[in-house]
Amino acid sequence: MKLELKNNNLILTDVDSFSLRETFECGQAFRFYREEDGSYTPIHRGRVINLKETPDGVIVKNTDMDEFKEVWWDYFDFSTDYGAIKKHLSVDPIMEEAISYGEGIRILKQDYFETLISFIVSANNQIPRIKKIIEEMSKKYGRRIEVKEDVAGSDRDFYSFPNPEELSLSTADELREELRVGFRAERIWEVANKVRTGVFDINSLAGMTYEEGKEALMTLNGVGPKVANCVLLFGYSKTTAFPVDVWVKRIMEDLYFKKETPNKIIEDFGKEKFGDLSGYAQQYLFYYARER
DNA sequence: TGCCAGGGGTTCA
DNA sequence: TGAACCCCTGGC
Repeated sequence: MKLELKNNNLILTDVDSFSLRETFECGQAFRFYREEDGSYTPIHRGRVINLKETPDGVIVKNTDMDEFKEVWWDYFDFSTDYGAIKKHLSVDPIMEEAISYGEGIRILKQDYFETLISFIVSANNQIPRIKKIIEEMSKKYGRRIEVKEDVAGSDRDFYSFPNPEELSLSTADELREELRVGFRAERIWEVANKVRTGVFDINSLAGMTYEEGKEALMTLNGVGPKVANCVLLFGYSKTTAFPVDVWVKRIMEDLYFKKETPNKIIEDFGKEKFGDLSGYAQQYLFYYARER
């Protein structure tokens, strides 16, 4: 993976294991738009860029070399060798097949607080509605982001995801009535305020082991095993996490267990089998389950 | 048009 | 272990 400036365009070349579609559509992120020209527009840490795949590489708009290196390089996990990970996981023939469907998946490193709230919203919910709620939440409580460069001809406004202070200005009633989050309203408000006041130290999880982090997260109302695993994987890059959602459950039962199996058994089996690469394996399986 | 199931789970009994 | 949960969408 190389970053170059060509004809006044920022462009990623020697692209290795990176597909925009596979990376954004594998269920880990909610804050992106797929544009009509096939390009993608993610929002992260109060910034917006647009990425478009071309035969010459991936063209990146609305950023510069410094910002890309500082903010986006890490977000896309470009320092990790996915070729080695895929090779390792492919000793399992089932995984080899799953990986062939999503060779270009990368696990994003997203903001802790945003990831936490987003996956609380995701509980017993569907992706289009989750995306809509997160977008409305950002619009109402976040800040508007100035876009310098034309982003794929789009004229929409962009908003940063609210920080704990901003989201704490809400009330549970407001979240329920205006954002239509239903029974998740109290959970969201409560967690936002626990983070704001420091009752829950969200940064400290980065220095914890996977097990410690999971235990800490699950003390929060609205965070069960699935949500905790997602937050640890997509926020804190704890790749021993193996989130079991309905899709992973389905495909694991189909391919490995050959019968109905409790989520806990599936999660333990995945962690045992894939070890430090569990999170990657889970993403390949999730994408495979939805695409096959 | 109207009813019903089900959805990237979690909680409470 | 099992039902309820806000709300929305798609299928009949």
